[in-house]
Amino acid sequence: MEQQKVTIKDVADLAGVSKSTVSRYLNNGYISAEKQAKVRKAIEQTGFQSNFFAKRLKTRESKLIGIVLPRMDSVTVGKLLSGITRVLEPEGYQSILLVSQLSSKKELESMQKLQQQGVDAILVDSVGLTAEHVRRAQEWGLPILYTGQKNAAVHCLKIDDAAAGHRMGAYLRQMGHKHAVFAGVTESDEAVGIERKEGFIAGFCEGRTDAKVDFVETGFDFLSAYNQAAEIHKLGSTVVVGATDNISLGILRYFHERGVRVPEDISVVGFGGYDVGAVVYPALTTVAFDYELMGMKAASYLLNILRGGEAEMTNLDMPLLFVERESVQNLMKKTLPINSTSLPAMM
Amino acid sequence: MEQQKVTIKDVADLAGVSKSTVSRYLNNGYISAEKQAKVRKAIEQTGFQSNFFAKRLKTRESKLIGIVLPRMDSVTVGKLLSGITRVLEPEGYQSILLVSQLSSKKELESMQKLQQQGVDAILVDSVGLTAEHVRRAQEWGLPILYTGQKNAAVHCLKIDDAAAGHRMGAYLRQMGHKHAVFAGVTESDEAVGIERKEGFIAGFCEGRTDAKVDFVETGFDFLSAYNQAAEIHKLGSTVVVGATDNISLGILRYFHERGVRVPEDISVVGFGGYDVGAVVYPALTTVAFDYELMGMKAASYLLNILRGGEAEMTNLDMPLLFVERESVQNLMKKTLPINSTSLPAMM
DNA sequence: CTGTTAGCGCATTCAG
DNA sequence: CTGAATGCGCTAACAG
Repeated sequence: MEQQKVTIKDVADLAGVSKSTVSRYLNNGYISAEKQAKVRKAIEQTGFQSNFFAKRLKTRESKLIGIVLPRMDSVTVGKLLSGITRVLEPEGYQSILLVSQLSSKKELESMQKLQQQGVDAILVDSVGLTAEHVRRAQEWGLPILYTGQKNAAVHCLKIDDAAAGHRMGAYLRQMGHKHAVFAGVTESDEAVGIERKEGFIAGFCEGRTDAKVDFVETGFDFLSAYNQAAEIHKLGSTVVVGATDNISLGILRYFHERGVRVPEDISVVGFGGYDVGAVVYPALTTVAFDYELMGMKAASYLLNILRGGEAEMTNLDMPLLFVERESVQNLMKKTLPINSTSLPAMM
Repeated sequence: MEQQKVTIKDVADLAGVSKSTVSRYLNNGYISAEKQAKVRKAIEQTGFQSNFFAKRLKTRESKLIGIVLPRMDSVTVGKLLSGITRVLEPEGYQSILLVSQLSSKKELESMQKLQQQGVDAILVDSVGLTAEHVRRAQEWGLPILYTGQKNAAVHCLKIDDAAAGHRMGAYLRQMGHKHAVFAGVTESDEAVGIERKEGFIAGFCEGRTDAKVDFVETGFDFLSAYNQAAEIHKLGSTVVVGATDNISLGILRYFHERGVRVPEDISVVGFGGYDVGAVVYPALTTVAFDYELMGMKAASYLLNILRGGEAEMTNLDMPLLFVERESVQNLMKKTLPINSTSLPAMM
């Protein structure tokens, strides 16, 4: 139980120099080659490790980035974290994680804790930006970046849900579909619940009046989607659009059980580009988001400010990737030439 | 940019008391109701927040738990973290995360960083326990718990892979299968690559000599499993056992493409109990592990030691849950009465 | 109950 | 280049 016994003073004594000299050695200060060797040796012998807290108390830098996540056990969050870590780690920064449990209130509380804790910056994968979120971004003296939701008053990094929805809508329109059911989540999630849906409707109906989109609300998980599937099916559309791939997967399962063939009898599409979408049958046509890239961009942004750079986001548009697979039937007489498998979407 | 300007002294001055009184107020020390009110007011007015580092420098406690994970973007890791957070958070502890990228060496490096950083305890979801891991657990003055792998010399928390394998083997034996292909991962992963497989073979062959198990190596992902599927199929077994559900999913996809019916033509099972296993068709029969529970247990263990409790693990056996779904055919003449859907496995 | 007095371990002036 | 001195902000004896 002898954790942090040896201090900079012990090293100094052993090396026969002053504490300041050791400190200089540690921080690239000027020091003669001779003493340098002595100090190095003393450090090795004692196994000295500088005290993190004492150091931070002086330097006012923690090398810690606070991250607030809505939940831990989700594929998207995992990818996001993966991206963040990838750029933060090489720079000597570490992340400290807090979970908001999809609550905007807990989100704020977590930010408070992190700030008090002295993190150098905060990244929040938000479920809803309030006035308080904005206030903090402005008043607190540290860089804050929000992802997942958008608000003009603060710095955000977000998938362009409207564009994603629009793209999918346009695709289905080109495939000759006229009646879709959008299986989506609550509108309290502005990004997924509203933007994505509205975008879809716009893209789907664009330039015609004979298109129709019905809406059925589900949760984010397989099961709640599965449970709504009967109602969705009753609507008699030619395609059902899951607001997330998980929703689509639940619906696919239902159709399978009922002997409804996809895409022969009905088409199904999703959003997200989860890996599993490729192994189910039929493989799911979807708009894929690169959450890992998003994590990397977010971390880079923060790092840039921390280095004294300006807070401007040069390119915070997240690219979309349309992934055409097997779950959509082409209703047009003559098959349109569609660029196959996956085409980068520039919006 | 006025982050941490107000100190305990400012509060003291404003309230007309001494710094110690304020400190006592903050730490549940005795203080008169009168001054208590004054201090509270002063704190509100100034918006005082105690300096994390100064506090920790004194108390020698960080309230930080270091966590080393093999990767971030995996379902199991997500669940694990979810469980850890659930018990740590209410106790005022926070987690700081490092990623080992499946490298035992990086694992050690990460532990080093965390220790130097002054975390109160370390949790490592290890990919392989070396002598150095053992040494640290003994010599470092802080609680260390390893999960994912086992070593008698240190405290570990692990799924009983041998038991899980055995259980699956026994089940398939009872279902009348005599020839299985085990699609597994490299043996460098002792837990999954060896224990799980050996356990399966033992359970499958138990009490008979006409059973046969072939082995084909794959990676952990859908694709590598999918790529090995042809070879696996050629072996002509009645059942293929994926070392993880992901592997099984990749194989299921291959069979679907080839028109091989599951379970009519061949049975497929997995390990893990991932949610998606329930929505694919046929739904995958599997042995489920409760990683979230594992995370909770791990955190509780650490917390217990931190509170001065002894380092004994009262119950660190992780329960197994056998999930019988649709992907296995019963080859016996008369259908055996099997306790349906899912039965808790006491091993 | 409360104020005074000491440091925690380190980085950083400031004189040498 | 180097050592002595100072204090970061806070808690913990210590005497009132």
